[in-house]
Amino acid sequence: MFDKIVLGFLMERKMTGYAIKKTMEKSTNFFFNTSYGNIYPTLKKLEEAGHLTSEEEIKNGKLNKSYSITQSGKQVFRRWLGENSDIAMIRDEALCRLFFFSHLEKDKIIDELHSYIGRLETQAETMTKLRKKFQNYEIDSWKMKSLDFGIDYYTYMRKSFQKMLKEISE
Amino acid sequence: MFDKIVLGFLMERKMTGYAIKKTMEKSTNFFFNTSYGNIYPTLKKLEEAGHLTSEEEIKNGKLNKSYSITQSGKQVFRRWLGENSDIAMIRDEALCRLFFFSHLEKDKIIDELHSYIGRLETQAETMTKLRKKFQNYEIDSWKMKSLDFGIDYYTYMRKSFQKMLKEISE
DNA sequence: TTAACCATGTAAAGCGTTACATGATTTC
DNA sequence: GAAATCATGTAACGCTTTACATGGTTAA
Repeated sequence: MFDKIVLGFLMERKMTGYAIKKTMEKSTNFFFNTSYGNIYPTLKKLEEAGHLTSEEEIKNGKLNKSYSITQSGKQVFRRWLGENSDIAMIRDEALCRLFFFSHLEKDKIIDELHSYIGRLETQAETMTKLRKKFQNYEIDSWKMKSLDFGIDYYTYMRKSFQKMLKEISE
Repeated sequence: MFDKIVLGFLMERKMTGYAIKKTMEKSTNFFFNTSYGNIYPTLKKLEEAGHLTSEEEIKNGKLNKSYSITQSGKQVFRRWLGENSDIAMIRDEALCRLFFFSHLEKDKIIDELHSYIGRLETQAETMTKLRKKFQNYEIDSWKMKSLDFGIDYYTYMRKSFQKMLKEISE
């Protein structure tokens, strides 16, 4: 799936591997992110498959290798975009722990729920700030909807865990 | 993390690899599941590390290899249980697609949202049925809470996507 | 009798992260 | 002059799935 996301970013403009990584950190980080050790080999493979072309340029004394998407790349991306998505497993470590909380002392459960709620709050706040920044740029409505989804999602998660904390504190 | 979940199941009673897999399918499937190709080697490693002991028995002509958790295994599990959980990335394929929906035709977007909403509904229904079954057994309250969390989660997701569908249909 | 289920395991392959390696420029 | 950032890449490792391999029992 990661290769499709790379293609997705390149649908808009040509980019370097570094730029893709940095853009991800500032936009898809809450639902998707990856390492350089994944990005560069993926770009190489996509180029070998004919879905990308690259051009090298020296900018400020540094090598800049920009990738552009080809017609076949666009086709592959659009086909993927129209496919049905599988229901995702939640795969949340906090939820895994929760399942086994009968083996943990009550005060430790309360501590853990507290700190997790705090981090969920921070996450929603960080994303709200990001949203404000994005409003100044012309950002497409689906990207904005994704971000809003993320903010609502973490807010919902926070409320769910707060409800549980309240239940057991009583 | 998977090894901790195996230990978690064995905290309650001794089990075979097969039983762990089947129990997962019926309880943690919505947030965690795995393959036999992961379970059996994990059990082997945990035994080698001294966190489990095994006993073999022939039952109905079939080999049954049951694993029991040791004191060191319990210690490892409890330490993990008390650790802080990282905020999970959403990593939902549907959300990844949504982010790039500006590249998809409106009617195809509507189709995809429709089918995804349907599958989210089915998921919540399946889990609600599971919950009813569980009520007949003495299931501990945290396992029940996890299941309830899952039902609410998929209901929330369905509503979020329905809201989006409504917004663009107008 | 045959399909489904019980039951255990290995090997190969895929996917992704972390660590390593390098070196220039820019900012403090 | 040091630290941060820009920029590209490889190699080793780890985790997990899929496919393969085997063989008994139970229910339709």
